[in-house]
Amino acid sequence: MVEEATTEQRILEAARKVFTRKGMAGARMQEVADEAGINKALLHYYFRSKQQLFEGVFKGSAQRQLGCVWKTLEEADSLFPAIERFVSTYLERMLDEPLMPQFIISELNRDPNGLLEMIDRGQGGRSRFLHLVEEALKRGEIIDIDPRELLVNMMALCAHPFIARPMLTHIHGMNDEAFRRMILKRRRTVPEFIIRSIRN
Amino acid sequence: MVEEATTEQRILEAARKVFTRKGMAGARMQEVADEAGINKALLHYYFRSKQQLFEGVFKGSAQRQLGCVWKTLEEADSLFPAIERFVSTYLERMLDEPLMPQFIISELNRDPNGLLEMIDRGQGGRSRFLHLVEEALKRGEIIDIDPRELLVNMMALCAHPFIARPMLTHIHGMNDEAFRRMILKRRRTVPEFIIRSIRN
DNA sequence: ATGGGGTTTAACCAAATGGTTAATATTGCA
DNA sequence: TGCAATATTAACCATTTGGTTAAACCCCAT
Repeated sequence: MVEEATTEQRILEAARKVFTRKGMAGARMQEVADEAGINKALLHYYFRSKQQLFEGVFKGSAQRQLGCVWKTLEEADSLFPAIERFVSTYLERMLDEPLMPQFIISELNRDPNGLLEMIDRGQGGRSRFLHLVEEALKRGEIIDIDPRELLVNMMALCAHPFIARPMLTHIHGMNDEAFRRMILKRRRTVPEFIIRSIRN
Repeated sequence: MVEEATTEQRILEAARKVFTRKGMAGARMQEVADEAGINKALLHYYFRSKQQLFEGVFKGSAQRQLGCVWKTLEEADSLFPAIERFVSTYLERMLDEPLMPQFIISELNRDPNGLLEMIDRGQGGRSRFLHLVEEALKRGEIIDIDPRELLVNMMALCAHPFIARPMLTHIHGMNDEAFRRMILKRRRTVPEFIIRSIRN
C-alpha cells in the first residue's frame, strides 16, 4: 500500500523548493500552494503566516543538514581524520540538497537575528576542532596556524562550489553531471589540499 | 567649492545600498527613493523600471569590482605571484564593498541568464591562469593538480568569508573590526596556504 | 521678463500579495 | 446513522508595490 504524504508534509516540501529557489522575499504563497497542489487558504490553515512557514522549513532542513556535519568534529579523536570526515560528510550532505547552502547564507544575510541561534548548535563541534588543532600542534604534526582560520578555510572549500554553483558551472562550462563529478572528486582532493598545506 | 553629487549618482548609490542589503526581490523602490532623498516618481524619471535600475547598479558595481581582479591574472607571468596578487587584490577590493560578493552570488542564483554574460569578461584571466599552472607544472614547481579545481579553491578562500560573514562573525564572536583584521591577515595567509599545498 | 527645456513633486492607479471569512466537504467515532 | 471535529475551498479584503500623470519648479538663453 502506498502511504500518501500528509498535506502538511506536501506543504513543507513545496515550501522548501520555492523558498530555496526564490528566497524568502521572492517566494510567493500562491506559488507554494500551487506546488503543493492545494488552495492558498489551506496553506494559511496549516501555517498561519509566511514567516511561520519559513521557520518551519528552515529549522527542519537546515538543522538536519548541518547537525551531522558538526557531529563529525565532535566524534573525531585526531585532526587529520577529522578533516577528512568533515569534508566528505559536508559534500555528501549538500549533494542531497544543493540549494541549501546558498539558501542559508542568503537568509542569514537578510536577517542575522533569530536564525543565528540555530548555528550555535555547532559550538560543540567548533571547540572540539580547536582542541584537535592544538593537540596536533603540540605533537608537531602541523605548522603553526590559527585554528579559527583553518576552520574558515575548510568551510570555504566545502561550501563555495555549491554557493557559487551558477558562476562556476558557467565559467568552466560544466553541466549538472560534471558538477556532481567535481564534488565527488573533491571529497578526496579537498582534504589532501588542506592537509598538505598544514602538515609539518 | 563642493561639487554636489548629481541626482543620478545619488540614486545609483542609494540603489546599490538597498539592493545589496535586501536583494532584488526584497528591495523596495520607495526605500531607494528615501535613501536617495528624492521622490519615487523621480526614480522612475531616471530609471524607467526596477529591472532597469537593477541593471544600472549591478553592471557598474560588479564589473568594476571583478574587472581588476581578473586583470591580475592576465598581467601575471608566473604562477605564485599570480596567486599572491589575485588574492590580495580580491580581498582589498571586497573590503571596499563587503556586500558585493553575496549580492552577486545571490542574484546569480535567482536569475542565471542575463547576468552570466558579464562573468565572461573574466575568460581571459581564466585561460591565462590555466596556462600559468601548466607551465609551472612543466617546470616541476608544483604537484599535479587540476588547474580548474585550483581556481575554484582560490575563489572559495577569497570570497567565502564575505559571503558567509554573518555566520563566521557569529561563530567566532567577531565584531566588524575583528573581521576586517582577519581579512587583512588573509592577504598573506591565504596565498601561503595555497602555495604550500601545491608546491613540489 | 519670459518662454522653453529639463527636473521634481503630489496625487493617483492597477496589479499583486499576504491574509481572512464563511460556507462546504470529509472523516472519525458514539 | 448522526454528529462533531477536522480539512478544504471559493470569494473576499486591506495593504503594499511598481508604475503613471499632470502640474509645478528651476534655470538660463534670448
